[in-house]
Amino acid sequence: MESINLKTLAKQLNLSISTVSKALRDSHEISEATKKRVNVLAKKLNYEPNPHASSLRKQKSKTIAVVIPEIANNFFSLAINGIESVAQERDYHVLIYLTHEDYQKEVNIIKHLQSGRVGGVIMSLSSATKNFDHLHELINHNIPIVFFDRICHEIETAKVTTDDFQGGLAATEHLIINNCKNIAFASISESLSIDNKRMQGYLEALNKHNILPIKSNFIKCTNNDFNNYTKIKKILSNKNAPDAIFASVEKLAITIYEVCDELKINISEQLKVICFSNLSTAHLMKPSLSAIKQPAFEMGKEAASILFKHLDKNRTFIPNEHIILKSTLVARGSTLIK
Amino acid sequence: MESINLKTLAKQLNLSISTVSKALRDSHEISEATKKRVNVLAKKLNYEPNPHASSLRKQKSKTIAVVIPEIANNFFSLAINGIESVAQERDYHVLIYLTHEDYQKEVNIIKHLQSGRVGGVIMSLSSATKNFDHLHELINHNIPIVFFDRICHEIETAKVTTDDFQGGLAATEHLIINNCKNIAFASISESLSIDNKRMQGYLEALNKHNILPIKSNFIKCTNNDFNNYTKIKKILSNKNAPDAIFASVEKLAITIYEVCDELKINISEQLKVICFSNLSTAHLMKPSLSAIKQPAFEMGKEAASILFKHLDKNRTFIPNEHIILKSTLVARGSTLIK
DNA sequence: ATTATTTACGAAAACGTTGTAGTAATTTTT
DNA sequence: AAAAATTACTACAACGTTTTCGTAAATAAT
Repeated sequence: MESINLKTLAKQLNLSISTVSKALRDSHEISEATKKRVNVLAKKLNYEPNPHASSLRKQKSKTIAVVIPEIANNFFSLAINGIESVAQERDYHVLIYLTHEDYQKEVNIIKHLQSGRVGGVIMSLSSATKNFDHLHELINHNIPIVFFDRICHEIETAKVTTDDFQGGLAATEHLIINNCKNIAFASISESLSIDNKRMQGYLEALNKHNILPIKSNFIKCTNNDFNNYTKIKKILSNKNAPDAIFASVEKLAITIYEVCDELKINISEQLKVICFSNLSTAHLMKPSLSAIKQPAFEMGKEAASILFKHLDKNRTFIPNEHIILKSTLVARGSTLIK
Repeated sequence: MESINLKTLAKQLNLSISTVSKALRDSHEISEATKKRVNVLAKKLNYEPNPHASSLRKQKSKTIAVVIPEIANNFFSLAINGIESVAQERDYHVLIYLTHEDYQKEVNIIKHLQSGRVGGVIMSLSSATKNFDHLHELINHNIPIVFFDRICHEIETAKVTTDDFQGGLAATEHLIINNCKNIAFASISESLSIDNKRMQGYLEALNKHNILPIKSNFIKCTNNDFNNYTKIKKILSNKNAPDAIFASVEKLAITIYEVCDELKINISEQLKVICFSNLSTAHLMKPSLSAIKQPAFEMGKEAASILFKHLDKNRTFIPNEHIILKSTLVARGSTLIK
């Protein structure tokens, strides 16, 4: 009921509060004998230091914020898994904030974090974010940000991504090699780093194989599933519909599958599909989905490790650094001719 | 850089710290004129109150912990989505902790939370948890817990689940109606509330249709995917293999699909499969997966709403209450005869 | 005109921790 | 044997809020 704190311990041990505090923190000022006494009682009474008092006094907290667009998404939940795994190991705590791809929500969340609630932030940009003032301001408040996947080039800090250009290139070349002549590229935003890099890879592949990019083959989707569905349906109903789509993100591939279901389009025979994805059921789909698989868990781990390393050393500024992890192309039924 | 606090505001306005504090909290003790002055400056300087100081002084924080077994799981990530949505609305903050189905990790996490870091906890039990002392102790520290899905009957508080018994009954009856004679039940634990309830539904369905349960039809899986795979493979290789499996959780269904892939077992013709699942690709699988779909997002929302309601009113004890939401059976290819 | 009440503010004490500065007692150095 | 250094502790001030208690001045009631 009544929480037990340093005062309680001190009273029971006939010691001062400072002595108890120092004993618990294994200070050299305290004799081994008293340290033992203190630790024994602390364990016995299940003492847990008050994190608010500690954070207030030390002006920093062992807590970070993870700010991401959504969580019901295999990539992001795996990344959180990675972040949490190193947080648990290092005794850090993880706050989750979702922007739902909404710029204003992202701004509000970041603004709140100026309060000093967290020591640092790991984030992936919302697809709607084009202005980065809120992020600069946060950094001016000495709260470092590490980006992963959807990064912000404009801000000097650490960034963790996969080789998106290479992935886009590989995916597109894979389609070309499998005889596709009219390959479309579907993206969810025009500003996101991942969309741009993957598109550059797509363009490079076309260029390498002397294929001229066609304007109508850039399928500009948004965050609205329904609109994406109708847009894709319209495109696939067309007489000169593409014979392959390289989708920048998983959800678009799912929509494509759904459209093909409705239009009775045979994926792989009439239309090949590949996308960046971490779907755990990609190999069980009909047809199994070819994908560029990102090391999402490792990306989270890496981003968290970098952040914690700096926080532990009280380094509030993180110099530019770009960690690029490898993603792997897994060719499956959706891009192969039977 | 230098964070702005009440003292800064007070100095610039020639007011006392208390006055500024009260003005910001819209106290009746302060004149409208000064309130306006204070608020204008606060907004201008982007003042964000220090949450640690506030939490320390008020002895409570607008933060909750979500303790779940894993996050790379559609059900749990949807539930978090629901929790976060009402947290954002109510200005609460959400800490995430993963137990990875490990009892000791769960104990450690809960023990830490006695520190008062959070005002309350929303949780789903680890499959390895059979002793609840740590939970009782947390509640003795006046930190309320609301359970969802994998609940603890032994503790008096609010619990949010779906109608697991009904779901198990419906799933099993669905298989019986589709001509299955030898239905197995696959679970991941022997202690989890969900496994028990769903099994009771399974048994009730068998009983209702005068089918005697067979011991070999209880497939007791664990958290180890590889072991589950070999166990299921062995069972399905048997001469009197079941003609249907009702899996308690999604991951088991995926393993079943994989085994059938290897053994060239035609799902739906030779073996019907149904499970509790929130897979977003269930309808795109081969064959499409019949599932009991839980309202995961709503469950999260409901659990969070109950907790926040009590926290807002400083009610640290939550009386027994069992909210049961409806899940829906979606019949698809894996249980239908072509 | 005196007393009572209200209005609008300020002083100061918490909340539980950490860290600096101080101090007796003991030990080491000269 | 005196001076210096070390050991093992304690007192106390901070961190930024919130809140209780005062208190002058203005207003209202007698």
